[in-house]
Amino acid sequence: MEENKNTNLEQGILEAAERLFLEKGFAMTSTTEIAKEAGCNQGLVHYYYRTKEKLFEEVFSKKAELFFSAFMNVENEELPFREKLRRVIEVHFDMLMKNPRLPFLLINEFTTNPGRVLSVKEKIKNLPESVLAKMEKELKEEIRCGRIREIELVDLMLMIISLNGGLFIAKPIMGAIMGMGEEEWERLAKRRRDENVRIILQAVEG
Amino acid sequence: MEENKNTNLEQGILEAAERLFLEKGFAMTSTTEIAKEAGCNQGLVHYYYRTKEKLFEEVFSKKAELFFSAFMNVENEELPFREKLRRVIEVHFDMLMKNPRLPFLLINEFTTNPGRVLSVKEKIKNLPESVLAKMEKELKEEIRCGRIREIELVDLMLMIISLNGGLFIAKPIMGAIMGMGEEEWERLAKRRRDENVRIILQAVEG
DNA sequence: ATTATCTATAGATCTATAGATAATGC
DNA sequence: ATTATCTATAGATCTATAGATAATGC
Repeated sequence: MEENKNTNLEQGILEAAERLFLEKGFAMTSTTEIAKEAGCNQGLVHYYYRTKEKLFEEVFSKKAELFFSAFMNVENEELPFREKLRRVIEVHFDMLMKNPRLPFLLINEFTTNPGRVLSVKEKIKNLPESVLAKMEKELKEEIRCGRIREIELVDLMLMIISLNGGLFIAKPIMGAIMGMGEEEWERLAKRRRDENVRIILQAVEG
Repeated sequence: MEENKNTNLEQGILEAAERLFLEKGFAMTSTTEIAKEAGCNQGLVHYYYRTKEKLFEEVFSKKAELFFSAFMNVENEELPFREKLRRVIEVHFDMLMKNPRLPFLLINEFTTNPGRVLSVKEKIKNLPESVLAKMEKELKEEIRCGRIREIELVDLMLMIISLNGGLFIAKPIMGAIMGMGEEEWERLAKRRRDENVRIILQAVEG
């Protein structure tokens, strides 16, 4: 309990920050607000994390890693290419369902402050290095054997991320413009999970 | 020249605001910055547009309309469904090529401030009302005749927007994570234009 | 003693407006 | 006279820190 109490607020601030950064992005979230959400005074936010930037980076790098985790996790499973591809899409989609604001956070911060991102790159170097290389190799092999059509890895990943991410990114837009409600969106999401798999599998076929 | 001089700064401020809002979004752009970019003092921004919000809305509603214009423009052309669909995708894509920051602006503002968006809805009501209904009717007819598979209009539009928009949205991310440069991105974009058409046409087939 | 928490505040913005001055249209 | 432009500033943040006080670990 003491140990708990010790890390209590430090952790609480981190979690409050996570919620708010995901909701509104870096620029529109103030440390005052984070403190209020965490139930402490504003000074404490800086006591534990020194600057808003440092606090943000702690949240952000975890989230960025999470976004790409689907690709890394499935890559280690032993499955035929087509099944592996299906799994990647599904795992990625399910992760987004649990973290629906994640695409927004990534887009917002990579777009408005690419500089802040450089430090994050270090933490997700696993992806670019080992995993991407392995995926590329597998993809090339499939193409060589004529089991799928000629396609670049970056094109494939972009398709997955665009189709999966688009659903979550467009949610507020569809809500505002077409007046789409939560229930209707849920039904749409349910359809899209299978459809995205289908579309991508179809798209890599000869 | 006088007339020009008259609207000169008013227009100049609007254009400066447009550039900056597209670059950094509403929250991260200050009226001081807009004034500097427009080459006048900060007071003038408020003289012409009263509040930052009003100035933003002027920019935003134009841009939101532009984003959906592809759907409206092509809808009026007389073409068989499949050709019309191809045209929509291509016209939408080409518009994004000319306005690469547009998807970011829409996402950012619809997500962080859905309230501000309500006033915009008025201005793009053309889409929801006449055009969407017409598209829906055509789509239903194609399905009824068995020329394409069963699909909802919203699914189709989401696919188009996700695939086309994703390329532009992911640009800074790919730049930061994979170190993708401008030239490489251009080549990718060239491929994606045709691929997106192909994928979507394939996806609506039986 | 050390660490956690709070209060108070300096210094940097930033938005919006008031009031002065210059330019333009009758 | 009216409209455009500038300067100056009030008032509201917001971040980061300093210094006081309370809690905890020896």
